[in-house]
Amino acid sequence: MNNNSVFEEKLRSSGLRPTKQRIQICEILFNRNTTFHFTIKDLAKILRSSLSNKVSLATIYNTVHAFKKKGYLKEISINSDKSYFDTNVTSHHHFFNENTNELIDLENKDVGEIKIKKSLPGKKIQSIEVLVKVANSN
Amino acid sequence: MNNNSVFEEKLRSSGLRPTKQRIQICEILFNRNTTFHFTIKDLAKILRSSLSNKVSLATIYNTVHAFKKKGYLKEISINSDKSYFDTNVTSHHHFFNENTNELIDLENKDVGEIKIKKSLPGKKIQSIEVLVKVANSN
DNA sequence: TTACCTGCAAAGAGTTTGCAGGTAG
DNA sequence: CTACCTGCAAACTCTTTGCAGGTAA
Repeated sequence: MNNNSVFEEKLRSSGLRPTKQRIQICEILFNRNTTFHFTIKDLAKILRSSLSNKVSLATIYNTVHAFKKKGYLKEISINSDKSYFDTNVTSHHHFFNENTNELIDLENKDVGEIKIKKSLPGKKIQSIEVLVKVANSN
Repeated sequence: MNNNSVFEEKLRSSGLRPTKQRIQICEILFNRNTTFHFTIKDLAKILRSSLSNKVSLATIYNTVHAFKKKGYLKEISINSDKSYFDTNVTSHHHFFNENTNELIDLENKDVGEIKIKKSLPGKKIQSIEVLVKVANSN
């Protein structure tokens, strides 16, 4: 099966032209089995080290933001110094490894039900996300 | 009671010289009853609008980082485009108002016990924090 | 052909750093 | 006097923007 045509279709169906830069980025982000957490810098590095033509930073930013807008990526706030993106766009929880700065998804079944016993008048809860910071135990 | 001498003592006891800039910043941050959430920019604005001498940006950064290092402030990650700081340094939960970008503390009693049913080998949990995003319900 | 996309460079925003002069102890 | 602190400006990093040339449909 040709993944490129899958990505082409995906792009086309959301009104984005399937250019070779975007397909190349799709391959990196979505051609994998597990969730991928990355910064723009990470993605740029991978693109730079690939054999094909280089993609400019501006295009990487454009594409990542376009994908976020279309709901293909989610932005997460862990470190305030950089934007992290996540290919898992569902509302979910994370482990954050303080030793390696690595982010690991927690499945919803791994976290017990969370009761919020306070509400704000006129406000509705949009999402509840838990961040569990871990570090080496020794 | 003179707060300045309290702050002087606080600074002195943690090895920081009680300069007038630091005391001025202490007054803004700690001379209040409720938790204060702020960015460097917010703090700079308040300092700029005060009647006393101006404090340079570099000193604000220095001081905030010194206070964070000493455990008087906590850095929180909500927006990745700016650093937010919190005068509540305990591990606690937040509401985030998506309409106003405002952050509101949740007391620990307002959140039911959180069960993490998965563990990472060799890792110990350092903290568990919940972020509840809310928006206008109408 | 037309609208959209890319890539470069410049500009912006937030933050950090080097260093000369100033201040606390 | 000495070590530490402040303030300025320059530098740095991440991100956005303007625009000319290129490409998809």
